[in-house]
Amino acid sequence: MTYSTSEENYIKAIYHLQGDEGMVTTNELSAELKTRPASVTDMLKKLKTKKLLNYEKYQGFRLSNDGRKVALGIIRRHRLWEFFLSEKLKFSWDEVHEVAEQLEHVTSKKLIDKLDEFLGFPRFDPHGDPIPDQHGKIATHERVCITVIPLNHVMEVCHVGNQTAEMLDILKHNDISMGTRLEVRKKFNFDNSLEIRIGRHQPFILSEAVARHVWVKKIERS
Amino acid sequence: MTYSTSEENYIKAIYHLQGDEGMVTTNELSAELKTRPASVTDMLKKLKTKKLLNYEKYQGFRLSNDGRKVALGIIRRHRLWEFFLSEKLKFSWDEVHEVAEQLEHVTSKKLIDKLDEFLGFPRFDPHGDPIPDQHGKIATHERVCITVIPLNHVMEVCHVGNQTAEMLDILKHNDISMGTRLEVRKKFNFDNSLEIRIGRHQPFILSEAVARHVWVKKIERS
DNA sequence: AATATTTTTTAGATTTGTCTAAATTATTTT
DNA sequence: AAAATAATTTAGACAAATCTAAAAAATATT
Repeated sequence: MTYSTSEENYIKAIYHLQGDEGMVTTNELSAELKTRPASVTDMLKKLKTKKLLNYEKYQGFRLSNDGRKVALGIIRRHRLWEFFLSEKLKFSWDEVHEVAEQLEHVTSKKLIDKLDEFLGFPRFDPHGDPIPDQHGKIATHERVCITVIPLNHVMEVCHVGNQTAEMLDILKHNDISMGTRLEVRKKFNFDNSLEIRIGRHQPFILSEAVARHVWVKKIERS
Repeated sequence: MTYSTSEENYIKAIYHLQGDEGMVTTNELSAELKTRPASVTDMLKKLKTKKLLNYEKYQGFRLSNDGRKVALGIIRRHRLWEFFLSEKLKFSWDEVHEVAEQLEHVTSKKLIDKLDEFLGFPRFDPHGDPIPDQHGKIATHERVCITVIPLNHVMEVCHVGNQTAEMLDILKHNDISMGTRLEVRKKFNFDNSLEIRIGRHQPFILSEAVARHVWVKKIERS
């Protein structure tokens, strides 16, 4: 099965709008996609005949199991490209989305799986959102260790995995505490140490032994 | 100016069919694109109104100056992606074309220029075809030094830049002569030496000092 | 509960890129 | 040079994805 760019955009938008439960409405979707409600209705019929959607006239809709699988595939492509653009091509955080919107529609399973491998199987994109794996599984915990996050993306400290006095001493010395917003500026492969920056302050180095215990999460959009 | 995927495919096909001079015919193009001649005529009219084409009914056609510029942009994208797929994602030589056909239609100048930089401004794609630069300039000589060709692509020796007895001795010892088909299997960054293979023979090492003088060209499609 | 408002759907039109079948122009053969 | 053949174009149709305007259903208001 392969879907048109339009179909994919609808599927993805529905996935994002529907939470864990509850229905999506025609108007919501038309606002999200910047099309007219009538166009949405047309596409809903089409996606329903393809069994990607549970939909009854006037009653709202949600993706079916199959639809959700398709959505996760699209999201996987999108977020892997975002990671690539950010990490390899040095795009800034806010530039990646637009280009990834186009790249995500290139459908070659082999391309995506090889890209995944090339990138080192990242589990989170530059926005901190999880990247589904080949089977559509997504990391459930939002928490990530700072040793694996992409460079130059500010994230928020939410967990410290070692609460000894020695550890807290180092963290205090570097002004790191719960809720601190920091970014990794560089990774030194030699000893796996990291250069960290907090706000506009002077960057400093954290050894791997310390870094392993510092976990962050993405900053919620306000 | 931005063009649809269809328009781009027509422009690219016309570029490839038209040589240095002479006209392209409707049937040729319809065969190339696997569409019906009537569809070609429709598109020719459209491209003519966009001034990308010099075209008179029943008389054949060629790209205009503007059309040629557009074509070079598309070819630049295609060949850079081919290089990326081959060199970074380790696609085999014959797999790259199909995927690049899709990727080439992603239109973001910034993406392509950053990709170019990431790849180290390569001047030839894995098939030995030249990659146009940002300004549409293409390397005119088909000859490339084996120090810069992509890995694992068989090419044909067409020039040796040092004809001293010492040089010829080494080449003879390794069975390299004009017309030999060889591939670079690995590049050692430490001393820039290359591992070379000829046919199914045992691979061997060539120092940079020697490799610098060995030039190859792509193998003409028969 | 009846009316007004909002949401959603239907009906019909439009654009892009394709097609088939028929008409036209060019080329080749006798 | 006329007839036959081949190439090209025109005319009209179709599918996908969108739109506007009007109708139908659901929801909110009095």
